[in-house]
Amino acid sequence: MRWNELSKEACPVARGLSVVGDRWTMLILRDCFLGIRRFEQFQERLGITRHVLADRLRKLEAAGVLQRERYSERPARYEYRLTETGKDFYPVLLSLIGWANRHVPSGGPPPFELVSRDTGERIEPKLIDGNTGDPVNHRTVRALWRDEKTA
Amino acid sequence: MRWNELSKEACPVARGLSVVGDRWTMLILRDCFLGIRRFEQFQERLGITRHVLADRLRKLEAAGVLQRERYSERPARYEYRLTETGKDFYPVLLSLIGWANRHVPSGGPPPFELVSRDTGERIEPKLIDGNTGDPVNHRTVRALWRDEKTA
DNA sequence: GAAATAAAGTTCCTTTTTAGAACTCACTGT
DNA sequence: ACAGTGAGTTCTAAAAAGGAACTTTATTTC
Repeated sequence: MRWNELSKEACPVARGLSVVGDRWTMLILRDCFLGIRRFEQFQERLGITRHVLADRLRKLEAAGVLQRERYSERPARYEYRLTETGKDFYPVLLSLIGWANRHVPSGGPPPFELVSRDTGERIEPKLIDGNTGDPVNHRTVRALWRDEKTA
Repeated sequence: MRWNELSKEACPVARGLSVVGDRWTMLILRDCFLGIRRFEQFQERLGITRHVLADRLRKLEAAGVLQRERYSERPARYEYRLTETGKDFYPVLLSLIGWANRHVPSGGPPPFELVSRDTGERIEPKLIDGNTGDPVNHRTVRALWRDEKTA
């Protein structure tokens, strides 16, 4: 299978990854959440090649994750902002951050920590079932197949 | 920057992605959670080339996400199972599934749904702060920088 | 007991993607 | 007029992925 055929898959993991699953894309989104909006800033912070950056920004815009906004007429200059779809990606990043902090050894202290905007207290993201409040993990959840074709 | 220099970054997003952030890796993990354990099965379900699959399995093992277990002596045959580190990745996949279901249009009904092992009821994963129980998202959480160097 | 099948890779070659650097284009400020 | 800024594009080389065939150690079928 080719990577770009992924978006046609029925599985939500595959569809999600067809948007954010290639190299750099999630790092671009991380920077968006840290307030980065402009091409030069992304490029400098990430060390990504300009070529690839332009491509990823285009794709994220096409997917409705980022929105391109003109911030200067003449010369026309654009910046990139998270759409609601993009902002809704935050929980995925937070889950990933949690996992990495628990399991991928770091070379030093993390450059930022997550605090409540409200109280300033450190937060510890945790996944629960919105209906029951029970914790959700591989022990409590089961994948129920709809039809037996592979996902 | 080169992709393989990512693991040296201090940012947990970068470190996490240094393990799971390339093409195919998260799809392999998805299949692991669906019970797949063997090379041939991964290869057939994913349509990944054998070459790349072997490489990814090796890397996941090296990262402590999968464990290689001999299931046949003579001929020596191995299968791959999630370690505790691997199992703990489940919330990341669930978050991604939620996002994709909300925002990436699908070509049909999803091939599986997530139910409680306990009650059989559909579950709706939601991220909260483990300390306060408050919902966690881009509006309620702030990244607090430790030092101002880029992440 | 020879031939086909199986499972987990490896090898080889081609195509696609990424890295790295330089260049363009439309201005602005000095 | 000349350097600088910002968002890209273009070019070439290197790295990674796709695709198919091959290897190795057995087991099953004719």
